[in-house]
Amino acid sequence: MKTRDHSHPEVGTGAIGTNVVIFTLRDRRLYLLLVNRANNTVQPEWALPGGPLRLGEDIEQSARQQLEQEAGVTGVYLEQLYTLSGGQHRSEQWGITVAHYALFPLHELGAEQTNNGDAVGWFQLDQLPRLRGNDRQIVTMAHARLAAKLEYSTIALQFLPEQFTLRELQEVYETILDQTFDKRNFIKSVLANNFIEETGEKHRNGAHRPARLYRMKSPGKVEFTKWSVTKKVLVRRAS
Amino acid sequence: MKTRDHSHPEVGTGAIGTNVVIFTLRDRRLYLLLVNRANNTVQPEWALPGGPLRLGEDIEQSARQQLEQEAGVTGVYLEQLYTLSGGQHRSEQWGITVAHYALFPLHELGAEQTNNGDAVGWFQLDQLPRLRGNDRQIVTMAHARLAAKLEYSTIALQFLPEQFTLRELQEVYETILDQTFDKRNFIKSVLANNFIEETGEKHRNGAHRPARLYRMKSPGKVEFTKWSVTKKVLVRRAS
DNA sequence: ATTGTTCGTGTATATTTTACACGAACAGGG
DNA sequence: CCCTGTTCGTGTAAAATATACACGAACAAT
Repeated sequence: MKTRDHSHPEVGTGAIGTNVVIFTLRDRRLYLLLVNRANNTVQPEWALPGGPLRLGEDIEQSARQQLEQEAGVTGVYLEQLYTLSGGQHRSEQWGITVAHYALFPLHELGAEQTNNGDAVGWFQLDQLPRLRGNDRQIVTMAHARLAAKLEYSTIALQFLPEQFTLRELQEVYETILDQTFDKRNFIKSVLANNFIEETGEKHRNGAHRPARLYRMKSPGKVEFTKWSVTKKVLVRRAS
Repeated sequence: MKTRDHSHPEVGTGAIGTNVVIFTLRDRRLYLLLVNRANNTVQPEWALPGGPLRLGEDIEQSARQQLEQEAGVTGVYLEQLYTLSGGQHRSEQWGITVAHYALFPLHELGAEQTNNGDAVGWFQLDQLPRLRGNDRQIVTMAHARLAAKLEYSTIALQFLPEQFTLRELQEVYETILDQTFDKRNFIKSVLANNFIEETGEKHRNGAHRPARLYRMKSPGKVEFTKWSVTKKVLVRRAS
């Protein structure tokens, strides 16, 4: 075990790739994007969008490139999740994958095909097909991280357009956490954190009272909240 | 940009290494281990312990190996932190580093020399020398993560021996968060979370009343707490 | 027995969280 | 224009949690 190379003390050689769990929200359901990797086989093989990290390339850049190539999205929230090593797949060589997750705003439509011809599809989180390698594990981590961040950050707003109603915001929380909240308490909690404000406009929707529209005070930024928006969940998670 | 390799869709080729921020606590100060990488130079060059990830090797295994080689520690708490890419150093080639942090219990003594002859030393967190590459950034992340985890997990116990006093536990919190707490409230908070219990034994220390000894109910495990041990900090962090 | 030190404890107040129901505003249809 | 169906918007009281705060108890040394 004395084979360490001191001229380049921190580096070995191997195969590196990046991965992204792209979440979106539609009809009170959490969806994510999968790519069919089985090129010409009958049996589809679904996997997370991802690709190799080229020499000299920045990790986040690489992940963003895949976001654009496979889902046609740019400028969305992206966060590194975890790095896994191992045989990615039965027939594949060993390598490591830097997993990410991204939030795709629900108001933008998703492409059904990648830029390079792979078949892609949006799958409901709780109805995923069999995934390749440890992609399933990555999805679970991504969901857990996202759910945790709802508690103490403004990340939920990344799913919403510039103007949104409080109900829409509440639905983001309820969908991701798979839980319902009391409307009055939810609003109180959100407003207490003081990161959104009324726009003055209203949102007409149907044969009922229109909802007020709100906007983020610091658009684009994801900040920490002073108080947990969903304290109940914090406790439950720990039990 | 259509050069993606579909036979190995997730992997590129590059240089991979792992890194560990090894924390320990002594005299109410947070220390971490650094290695002098300047082999024969006059000018020391301090860096985090780390090394290459060999082909086929598991990431965590690699980090644990460095823990053992450079600090002689085994079986401690280790957690992956973040993966960074870029030129590790001026003269070095591009590569990626999977950064970790580890907690070294204060009661075990630290070696002053690695197994392979590098000079090593424990440095106080707030008195670090200039570090190589982005190691400084990694240290900052590690400290932030550790501090955050004190709030909602039992990670602090990883610094303590099997039996410990409540004051010792409180000092762990105070040192890492750089803050003091009211003794009575701290104890209430810790006991409410219900993850430690009295051993019945006492700890004689000097010419004063001896302190009761406690132990973890689930030794070795790091669990989520029901309530924040230090709620005040949660709020402050967000402001 | 006195001194110096750390240990161990309780209560009152403030803050935060939770539970809970009904009138208001609109569109559509008769 | 009135009625109906629907979602919007709001307040208060009780429970849980967090905070502030001080003094006698237990020991070792002298």
